[in-house]
Amino acid sequence: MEENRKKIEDAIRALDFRVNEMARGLKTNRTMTVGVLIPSLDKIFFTSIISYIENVLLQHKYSIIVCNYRDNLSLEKEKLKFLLDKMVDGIIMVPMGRDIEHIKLVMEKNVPIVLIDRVVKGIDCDVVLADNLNAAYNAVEQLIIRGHKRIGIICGPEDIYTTQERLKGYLRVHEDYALEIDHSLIEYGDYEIQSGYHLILKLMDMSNPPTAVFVTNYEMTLGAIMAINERNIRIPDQLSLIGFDNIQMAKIVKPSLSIVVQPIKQIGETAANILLKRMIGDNSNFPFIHRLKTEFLLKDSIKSINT
Amino acid sequence: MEENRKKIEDAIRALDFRVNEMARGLKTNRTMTVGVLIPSLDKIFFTSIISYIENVLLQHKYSIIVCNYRDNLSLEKEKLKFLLDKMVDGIIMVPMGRDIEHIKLVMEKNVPIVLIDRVVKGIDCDVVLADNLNAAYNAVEQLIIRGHKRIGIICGPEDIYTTQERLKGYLRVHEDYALEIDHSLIEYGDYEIQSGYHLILKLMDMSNPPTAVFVTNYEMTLGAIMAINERNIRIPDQLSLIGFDNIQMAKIVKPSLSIVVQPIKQIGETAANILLKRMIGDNSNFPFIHRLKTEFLLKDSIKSINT
DNA sequence: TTGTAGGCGTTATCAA
DNA sequence: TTGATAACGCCTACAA
Repeated sequence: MEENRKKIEDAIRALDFRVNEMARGLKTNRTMTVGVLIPSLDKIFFTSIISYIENVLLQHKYSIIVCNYRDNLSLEKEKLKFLLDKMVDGIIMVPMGRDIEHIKLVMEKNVPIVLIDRVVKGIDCDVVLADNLNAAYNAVEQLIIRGHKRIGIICGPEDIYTTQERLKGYLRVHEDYALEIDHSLIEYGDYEIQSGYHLILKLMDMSNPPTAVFVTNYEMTLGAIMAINERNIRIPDQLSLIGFDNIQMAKIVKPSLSIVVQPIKQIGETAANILLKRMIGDNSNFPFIHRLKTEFLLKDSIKSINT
Repeated sequence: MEENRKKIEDAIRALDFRVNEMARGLKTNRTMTVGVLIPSLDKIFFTSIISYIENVLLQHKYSIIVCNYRDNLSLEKEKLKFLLDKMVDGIIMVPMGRDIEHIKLVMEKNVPIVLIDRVVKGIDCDVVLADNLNAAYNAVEQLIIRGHKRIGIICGPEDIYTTQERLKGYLRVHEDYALEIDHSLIEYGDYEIQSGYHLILKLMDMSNPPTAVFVTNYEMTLGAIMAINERNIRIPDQLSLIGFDNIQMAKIVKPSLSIVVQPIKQIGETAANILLKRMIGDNSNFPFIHRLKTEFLLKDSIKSINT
């Protein structure tokens, strides 16, 4: 008996037999495929998340179809439709946030979907993101505690959820400490290197420049550091700086950079696990917003001001 | 007649009818899916290429399954096998290069495969890559022409194809100009930020440091610049520098950085187009190595030395 | 030209 | 428990 089973298994291996996923799918209506849709394939924050998603889903025999929409709303719609055409069993996406009809369509078709990084109003849907508001709150609070009163912030695009949340944190902590807000210290960029470069200089060129600046994503932090080095702006004597997202970079820069670290691994894995759960029909706690805690790394780029 | 046709088409649209890819695939033995396998999802060079691959293939109704192997040989094999299990119609991959058995297996199964960025010995296979050798040759030549004699190079890992090619270019141009090679000027890193940071400092800390350094990928260039800025090494007075790959960065840095630019868009699109060709059974010119020309951007980071 | 039946490889159902 | 059979949706070949 046992011997036979072994023989059969050997034969299966020898013949390199494997199930035909398509025939199976035709019968079961499952493709064992998950669509992943992100704004851009050259933002390391998104692609890193994908690597963790891939890691989890692969273990469950799911493959991921990756699409990006180049920060373009109509492309976002198009690619989402493409994924539906491909009959993916589920979708993980970072929505642009401007429109929701295409996302609603997915939900109407009962294709499980998990949103990442951004909450979208008007949709009841699982979401996984970092607690951007408190991340910003805590970061800026560290500056306030050390006596800073004129704190600049370099935000992302005004209509993106993460921008709004991070700015809210900035505003709220000012309110809680009864600090007046100078709106000329609030700059909106586009989450690209250039923005960080130009906006930090714009802030420093003010007649009354900030004593500290909080930069709210990785690419802009990179740009800001480049500008700071070129101008020989001394960190932290002349300017205290808080960056975002990349631990490696924070370690390399001197003085070491204080940064907000998003739980990238956890975001990816959580999103994948929720989706797996939904795909097997477990709809407990739906919809659930996983607001994951960020970490703040306090390093040498912040100076205490004597008041 | 015409009216009927229109009515039918309207009905199709209204009912939101679409072909079942799985049923079709079961019959045609095609999944309309392409596997893309890269070393790492957090190297922007690879992910950018993917975005162009995606762009081309999507237009032909192909979706891409993205996998990464985290610079790990056994993971590379595992994921390649996974893609075969998924019955992808074709594969585009950046091979590690240490082993070829798994790639041979793909070819034996007659699944079209296109390699990117790295040539692998012992395999007859379409390859798309940048002309790394001449890229390095031309870059270093610009330094030599301007009187530099002690030129450092920061390479990638010793066993990676691109490392070897770029180093060959460095060595060959030295030979052609009858310049002696000081092997202490040749450093091997790992294509990560830290390498660039540490190795540029190691070079500059030599008793007889180079007057120019060529850094051979984006991440290491980033690290090198950070180190240079921290140390206040003056570019180009104290050191001439040539970086790699990222035009944005080159523009932002002051003085503007001379760089080697790989034709990322072309690499991705070419690979996708060759694969499309192979997948429809067109095996003309097989195997073909597309060695695409790089561009050299001459900027302010290079100084002429009077001799 | 138009229409219809059979089969792709799997799973699910039902009968033995 | 086991084994035969229909059905999934599309494509293709062949018949009308």
